[in-house]
Amino acid sequence: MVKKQLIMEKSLELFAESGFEATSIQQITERCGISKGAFYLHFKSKDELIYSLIDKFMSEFIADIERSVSEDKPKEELLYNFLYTTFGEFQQQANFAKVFLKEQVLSFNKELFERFHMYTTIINKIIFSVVQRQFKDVNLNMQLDLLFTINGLSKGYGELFLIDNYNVDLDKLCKAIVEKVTIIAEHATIQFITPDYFASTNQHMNITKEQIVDLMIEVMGEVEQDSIVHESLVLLRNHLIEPTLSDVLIEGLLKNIRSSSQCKWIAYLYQIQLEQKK
Amino acid sequence: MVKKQLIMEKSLELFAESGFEATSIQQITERCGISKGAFYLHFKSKDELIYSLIDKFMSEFIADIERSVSEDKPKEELLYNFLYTTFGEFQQQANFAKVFLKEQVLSFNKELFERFHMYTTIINKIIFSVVQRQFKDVNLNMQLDLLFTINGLSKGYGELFLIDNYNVDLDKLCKAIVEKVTIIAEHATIQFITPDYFASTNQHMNITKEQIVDLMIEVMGEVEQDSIVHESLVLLRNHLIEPTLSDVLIEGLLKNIRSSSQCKWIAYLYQIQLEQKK
DNA sequence: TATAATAATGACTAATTGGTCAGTTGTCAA
DNA sequence: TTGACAACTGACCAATTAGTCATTATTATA
Repeated sequence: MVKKQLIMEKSLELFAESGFEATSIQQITERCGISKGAFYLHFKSKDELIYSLIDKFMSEFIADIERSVSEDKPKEELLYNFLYTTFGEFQQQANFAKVFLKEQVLSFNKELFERFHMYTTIINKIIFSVVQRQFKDVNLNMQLDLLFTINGLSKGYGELFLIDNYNVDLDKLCKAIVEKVTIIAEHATIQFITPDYFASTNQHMNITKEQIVDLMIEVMGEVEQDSIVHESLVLLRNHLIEPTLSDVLIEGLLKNIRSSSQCKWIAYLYQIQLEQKK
Repeated sequence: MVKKQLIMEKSLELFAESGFEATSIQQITERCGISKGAFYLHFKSKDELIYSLIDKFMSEFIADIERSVSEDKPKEELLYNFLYTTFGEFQQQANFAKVFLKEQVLSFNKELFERFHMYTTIINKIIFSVVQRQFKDVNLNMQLDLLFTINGLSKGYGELFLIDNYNVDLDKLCKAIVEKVTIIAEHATIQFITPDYFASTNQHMNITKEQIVDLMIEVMGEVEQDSIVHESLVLLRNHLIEPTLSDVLIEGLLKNIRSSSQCKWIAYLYQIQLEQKK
């Protein structure tokens, strides 16, 4: 399994240097010092490699920021914590950050696009929960504007990290952004974003039950037999084909599989599917 | 010449759909209903096509925003004008905007990257001149932070334009951003950006005199003989090989060639070259 | 040491790429 | 009608791509 790690590391380097599409499997195997065949022992395709990379890094990243803004943290430090963790990760995983930034803006591969969409949706939800707690006196629509403001400022200042060797004082950067957001929360009056925006972002997911079942069967082959994750997948699959279980049971099963990074994606699609059914 | 137009339009469509690298010349010629050979009558290579597209759209775009924030405009409307023109163009040239956003973030092709770098530098200079005029009481370092704030908010809210069919009230959007920037200009105290950042952004240009001369000779072949642009190019080229003219004369000649969209890029490189010499 | 199982190889395929160029077509003026 | 010139064509080329698979090397077990 150590070779799989090697492939992921080296390919990430190459993707950061020249982009995903422009990097060939030849190049990856050469840099790893392995043969082409060995690559396909670990990944079914080039696409699967990038999905693995994204899932691995993003689920770690999300776990980190979730921890940094958890319920027990002081309310007035939430935004600072979020930013500090985000930029810290950004700095540490510079290669992944580059790939993410590049491919995320507009990913033309549909599956890739939807994966990115999921992760940004999750992150947006986290930011919004931060806003709701730290700026709870602000009204809903302005909270949505704060979400956009935070996203925007992060992107604007985030560019500094793309300059090699430019040393950023993380603490000061985060304080500068927190100050700006706080000032806007206190003084701004024009609310631009309305909740229907969020309704519109989730609509362009059009995935069939069959596609999800296929995905589940695929992952079931990779997951340890008789584990909680595996059994949960079986039950969820059966429920999708022939609904038998109550909402609360499904909720628990989804929590079960979300503990595996390979399944986060499935859990997300599954939930959307259920919501559409209603 | 009408066929060249056709190629540029259709290829832009395709680039917006699938990205520059993923679009083949086959696809372009098919959509245009022309042969492969015909393509190469108008463009020396695939790269030259994208350079043309970028130069065409960006020089028009920059001319537009320069007009919208010119000296004669009321100081308190400058930022609004800039945003309104920017987003308006964004909406109108949705295809180009998509390509620009996608390729701009991190362009792995060196020449492409430097071209984008030039245009974003020019735009940053325009934004900064807006800030200096509209927020002239703010101190220099905070003005730099305002530049980052404007860029960030534009990026954050700009995402709304990437959702198809999402109708944006341009006027309200611009007012919402102007209000936020104004509030920050009045209340913010933490200054993060320092002028040395801008010094560092211009350093990673490493272009030789010979490369610039080659570029100039190339463009001289495409430009009308005996025109002001052509003669200016000749004089500038001679000066680069064997300096004879005074700074002020060079300044004027550069202004001459900047009137041609094909030469903006050359003028930019030329100026950097001269600055490095000193 | 012999056997079975697993890991790894790299020549191979079929498809696609950007780019070329000998040849065809269309359009003028003479 | 002729001939000159430009516009245009598409078969062709060498290089590269993702992915396959018969073969070989390595390791573990008996």
